[in-house]
Amino acid sequence: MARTAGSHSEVTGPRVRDAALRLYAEQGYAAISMRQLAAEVGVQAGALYLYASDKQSLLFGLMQAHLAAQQAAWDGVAKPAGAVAQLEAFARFHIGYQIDHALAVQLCQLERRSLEPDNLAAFDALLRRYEAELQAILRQGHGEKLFTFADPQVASQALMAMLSGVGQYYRPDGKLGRDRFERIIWNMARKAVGA
Amino acid sequence: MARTAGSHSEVTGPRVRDAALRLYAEQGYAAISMRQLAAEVGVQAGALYLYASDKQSLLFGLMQAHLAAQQAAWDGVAKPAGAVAQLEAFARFHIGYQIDHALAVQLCQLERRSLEPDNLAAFDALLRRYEAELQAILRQGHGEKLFTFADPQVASQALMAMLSGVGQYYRPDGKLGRDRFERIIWNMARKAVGA
DNA sequence: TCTTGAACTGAACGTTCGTTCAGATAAAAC
DNA sequence: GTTTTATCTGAACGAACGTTCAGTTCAAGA
Repeated sequence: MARTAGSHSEVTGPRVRDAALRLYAEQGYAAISMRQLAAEVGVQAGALYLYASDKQSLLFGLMQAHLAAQQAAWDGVAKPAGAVAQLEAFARFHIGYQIDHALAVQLCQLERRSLEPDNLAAFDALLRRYEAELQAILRQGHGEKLFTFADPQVASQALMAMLSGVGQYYRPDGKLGRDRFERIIWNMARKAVGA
Repeated sequence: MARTAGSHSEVTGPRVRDAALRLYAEQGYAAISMRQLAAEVGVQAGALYLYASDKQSLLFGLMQAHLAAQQAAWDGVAKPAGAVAQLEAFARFHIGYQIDHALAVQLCQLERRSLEPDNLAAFDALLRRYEAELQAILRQGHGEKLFTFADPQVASQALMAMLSGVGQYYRPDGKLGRDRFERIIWNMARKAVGA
């Protein structure tokens, strides 16, 4: 038999991407076969090729879409005046985004090495652009003597590591509410750079 | 032909582990086949089974050995008096260890999900024990009002994320010397917890 | 010099991999 | 009611997978 009643491309396509995001993030791109992915969607392996030209482009599509969406979301945030306020805006945005898109974040953190050269270059370009947002804020505040760190480059990377790690341990059902958690992390970030 | 002149188990064994550490860390456990690993060592795939019972135990051996060695190294560090001094000792030790064992660190960060259930439980037990060292220092300092964070658990995880990220961007050949780099990160960590 | 045994090869085992495609099916169009 | 077409099946392709093992080689002990 073929084509179950009510099945459509508009339904199956997102289901393929959702399942791929979850399985790749949780078990790893190389560890998940096209047949496993198809079974998760409830379809045969061959049907996946109606929605992706091959396995690699399925991965790259997910990773690129996440970084692009994150960048667009940040672009849409109103930027306050002053480096400290901008840092707070970025930190709170970033923390929230890591929590709300934990699977995609994990995918991008763990599967960078699974990208083929051309895709890796495109991915890194997006990543550098986003990280440059934090760097610019830190450099501005550093120039205005609002921050106390010695090296903006290192400070930016260290701060990004702290802010990006939240998705690995924050649990929405934990004792800490989301606002309170966000505030705690932001306070640590603020103090780390001497603001 | 078989057994090249001068070849020995004592030489090949470490070479297998070294190659596995590098390939698994750089390209991923699931992405590296036993034949690729064997080729890197300069041996046929079957010979690997003289040094590991199977692929999974080769991975687990590397990850467990790293965490055990890290714990042993920390246990060997003289502990100064006072929570702040202890935090500095831990931070400096941890930063240095991440830099000196960047490949093994990366392996443990990226391949946790590749461990089978029993191995994962053993790995997590070692990891929790090590992370408890930082937590204990933070809790002590928190009790003595030496630190200013609100939640020791969150502070510990956020700090660990910052300290563990260094191996991903620190380059020994960069403009920053190692001591200077270590000091910059330690200063950020210190200020982050309000010490 | 001969024997022994550790170290390794090379081929094979059954399974699974990513990918392709002719054919089947059901919803949509007429 | 018939035709069309998007959607999916099921089988197949060659290649690669982890693992095993009988046989080959060479250093060391007798």
